[in-house]
Amino acid sequence: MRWQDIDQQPCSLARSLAIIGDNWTLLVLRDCFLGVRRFDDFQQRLGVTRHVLSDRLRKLTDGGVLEKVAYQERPLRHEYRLTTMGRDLYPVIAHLAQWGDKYLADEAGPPLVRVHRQCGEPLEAKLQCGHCGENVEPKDIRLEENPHWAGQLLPTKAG
Amino acid sequence: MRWQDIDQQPCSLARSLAIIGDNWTLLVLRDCFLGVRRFDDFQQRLGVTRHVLSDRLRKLTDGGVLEKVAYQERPLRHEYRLTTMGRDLYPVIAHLAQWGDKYLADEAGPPLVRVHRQCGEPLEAKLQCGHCGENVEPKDIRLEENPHWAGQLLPTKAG
DNA sequence: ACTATCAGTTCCTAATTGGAACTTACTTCT
DNA sequence: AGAAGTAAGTTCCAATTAGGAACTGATAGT
Repeated sequence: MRWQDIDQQPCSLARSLAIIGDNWTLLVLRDCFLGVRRFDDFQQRLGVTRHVLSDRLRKLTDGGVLEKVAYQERPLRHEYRLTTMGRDLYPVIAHLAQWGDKYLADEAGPPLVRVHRQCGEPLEAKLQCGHCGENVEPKDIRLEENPHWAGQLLPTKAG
Repeated sequence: MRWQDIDQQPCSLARSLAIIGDNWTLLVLRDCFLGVRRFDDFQQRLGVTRHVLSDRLRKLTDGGVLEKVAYQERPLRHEYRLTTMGRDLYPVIAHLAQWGDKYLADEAGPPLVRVHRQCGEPLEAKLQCGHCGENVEPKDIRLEENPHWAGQLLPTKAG
């Protein structure tokens, strides 16, 4: 199977990755959350080649994560802004960054600290169940298959 | 800059993506959380070519996300298991899957429902501040730069 | 007229991927 | 004993993608 066809699977994770799972794309989104909006700014900060950046921005725009907004006429220039759909990816970015802070930082410590404005403390991101409010770990989750794809998604014990 | 060099940046997100940001790698981890452990099972479920799978499993193992455990001798066979470091990626997977459920599902609805055992309700993942317990959105976060990399990480207003 | 800005596109070479077959070390079936 | 099966890779080749640098086009500033 080719990587470009993974969006044809029913799995929501596979479909998400079809939009944001390419090399460089999550780094583009990191910069979006830092306020970067323009092509050349992304290019200089990331060091990615211009045609790869062009391709990734197009995929993000087509996927609904970013929108292209004109910021001037004559000459016409566009910038890229996060949509609501894009801003909803913040928990993914926050947890990935926190994971890197925990396991991959060097002696100087994490390069950025995310301070929660409301309480003034460094964000300690937790996965919380919106229904009962408890923190959630992998073992706390039981998977239920949508009958529409019964038996096609979960591994069998046999392998 | 080449993709293989992004782990040399101080950014924790870049370093995380150096381990898990490759195409296919997050789908390998999805299957790990579903209980898949063996090479051929990953290969059949993902449809990825065997040498790409081999490369990704090696990167995950070298990165400390998975560990190779012998499950039989004669002939010697190994399986891949999540480490504690790997299980700590669960919030990333859960939020990505939920995002796909919300924006990318088709008429039949999300293919899998993650039920929180403790409360019996479908997990509604939230990003929570571990300090004050409030839900967190992008606008609630203020970034503080580690002085060691002062001025090198955040974009300037000038561009 | 000359230079700069910005958002790309084009060109070429080098690296990576997709697909299929092959390898190694056993075990089980006939 | 010989043939087929299992598991975890490795090897080979053609096709796609990425990296690097230069180029384009519309316009503004000097």
